[in-house]
Amino acid sequence: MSVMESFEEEVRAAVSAALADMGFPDAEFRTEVPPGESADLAVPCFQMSKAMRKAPAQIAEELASRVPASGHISAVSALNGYLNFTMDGDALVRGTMEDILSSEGAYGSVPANGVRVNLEHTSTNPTGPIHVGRARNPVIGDTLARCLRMRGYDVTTEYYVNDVGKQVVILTWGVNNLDESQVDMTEDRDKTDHKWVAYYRKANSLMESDPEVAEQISDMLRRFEAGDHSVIDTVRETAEGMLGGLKETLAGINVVLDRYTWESTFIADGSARDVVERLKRSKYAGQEDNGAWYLDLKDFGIQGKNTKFTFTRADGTTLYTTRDLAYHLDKFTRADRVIDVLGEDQKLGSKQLCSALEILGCDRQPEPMFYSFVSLPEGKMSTRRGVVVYLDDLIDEAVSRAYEEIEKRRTDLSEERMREIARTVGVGAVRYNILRVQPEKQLVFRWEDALNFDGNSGPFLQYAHARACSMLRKAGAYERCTDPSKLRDEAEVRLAKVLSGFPAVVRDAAEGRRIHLLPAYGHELASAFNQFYAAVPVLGAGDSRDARITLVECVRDVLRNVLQCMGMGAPEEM
RNA sequence: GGGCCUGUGGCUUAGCUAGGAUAUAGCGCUGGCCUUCUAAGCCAGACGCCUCGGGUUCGAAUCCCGACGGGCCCGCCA
Repeated sequence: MSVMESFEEEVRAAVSAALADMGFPDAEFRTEVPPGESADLAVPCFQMSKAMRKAPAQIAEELASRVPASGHISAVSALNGYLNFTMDGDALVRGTMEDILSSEGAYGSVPANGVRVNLEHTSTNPTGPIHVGRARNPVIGDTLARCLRMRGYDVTTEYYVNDVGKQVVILTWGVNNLDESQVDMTEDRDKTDHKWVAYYRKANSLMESDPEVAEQISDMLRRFEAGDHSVIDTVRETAEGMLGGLKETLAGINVVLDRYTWESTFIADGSARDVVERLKRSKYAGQEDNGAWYLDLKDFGIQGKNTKFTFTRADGTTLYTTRDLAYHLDKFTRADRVIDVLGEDQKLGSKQLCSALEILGCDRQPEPMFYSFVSLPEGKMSTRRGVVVYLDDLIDEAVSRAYEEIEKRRTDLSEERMREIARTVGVGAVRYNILRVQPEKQLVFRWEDALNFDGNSGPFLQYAHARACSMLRKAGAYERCTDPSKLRDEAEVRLAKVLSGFPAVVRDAAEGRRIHLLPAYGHELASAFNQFYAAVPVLGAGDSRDARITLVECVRDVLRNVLQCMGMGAPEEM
């Protein structure tokens, strides 16, 4: 348990005892971190006011008089209906530093809990490169996976590949029937996703203008549905080729998934068919005159005309959603908890999926996490229309921007080293920018925001880390020292407090799926460190030298962990 | 038409689940700081009818109702 957590426990115990003393042993209360520097922890006394028939301010006063300052509690006071606790500064500074040092780089992590989590994310259609509109998905998913792992979960990340359906058949037709001279190759990037999207666009437009092409594609689709392996395999190969490009992009932003599951497997192994048979037998099932099957979900909290959830076509073939059901049943055999990171357009579908799972007798539900799409100032992005900013282009732009910055301030580094740092910083800036905003808020993509390297940005955190590393390099020999009497400056105590908050941030980010807490915390830590850096000398500090260097070491460790949680590199110089 | 999400200084944003202490931070703006360890930094300052209107409450950015603006969805598509 961290110092802050044990302090909170101590406060809770003391308040419980005082409440029992006043004759209210069952009174409920919670703790919160008060604003400003007034105190370290507060208990609001408003909720208990009614039951106790006393004014909050009076309750706070009475409690304050009954809670002695002891252990880690150095001061107790009542103010405006709050009971305020101050933690013994020395204990906090020493305890936090010792926690960090003794965990040997794993500060913030907790031991394995044995819970298997399956986290599906990204899962974009393999018909074109990943664009910024959907780039939140891999970044959110990967970051959540990292947080959950720190919290002891056994996480498997998974990409569900759509190798079934019209879009991917159109792509396959294009790649196999058009040659380079026929397509509008605007991309010069040597990656399958960027090359093939030109074929996809051309195939789409030909399908609309040329009836013969439309017929060929329809024919392919029919053969696909009928189980013609020559078609199915070609489509799969095309999707695999496209996916290769997407994987490269993802690896470029430090996202590597553990597993790829192909939609077609649920047709091939008969499990989608199984789902159909089981659903048909449920009391919610019905059949249209033409033979299509559906579930009526009006008893499942689904409103209006969305209660009809169709699970077969008229000809009896399965639909995307049917296969997704088979997929989720499969996931539940492999994991205790299933998390899906989805675009907000999937909200209704996800709800229907949950209802259908319940009908199938599945006692668990996937936990969806939704994000809003990123749009351009001129509107929605579209691969087919070519109105897009590709993630690859954003990354390249960010990396070259970072390179310019390094070139400006460093003359001592090799070309190769500068490129390496630029990569780390550019990618970090992109990830940070996506993470700093709550997923459900809609976002308009603007280059000047995406390439911001100052203030609340990825490079700000990375810079603080590089600065800490640089100081430690120059420090030479020192003895670790956690003696609080050597760290009496306001900036030092403040910095230690911020450090002490990290475990709780990881906990809240992982358990509450509120990963935007990470960038906020990282910024707060980097900022506290920069203030400390400006306020006191470290290397030439005389008596406090060892203690301050040790504090810098702690900051470096925690910054590295925050960055790692967000999937950002921690450069040792920049 | 119905459903879900969202609206906080010029711009971006935290806080909203569990209503309470002077509403968080960044960009931009004004002014200062590189002979202490990386100025991608630090310090100081200006900038807020928390979209609007009602309601609940001792108290509302936060809860409820209703407008209005933005997003998404309502396929036998994926």
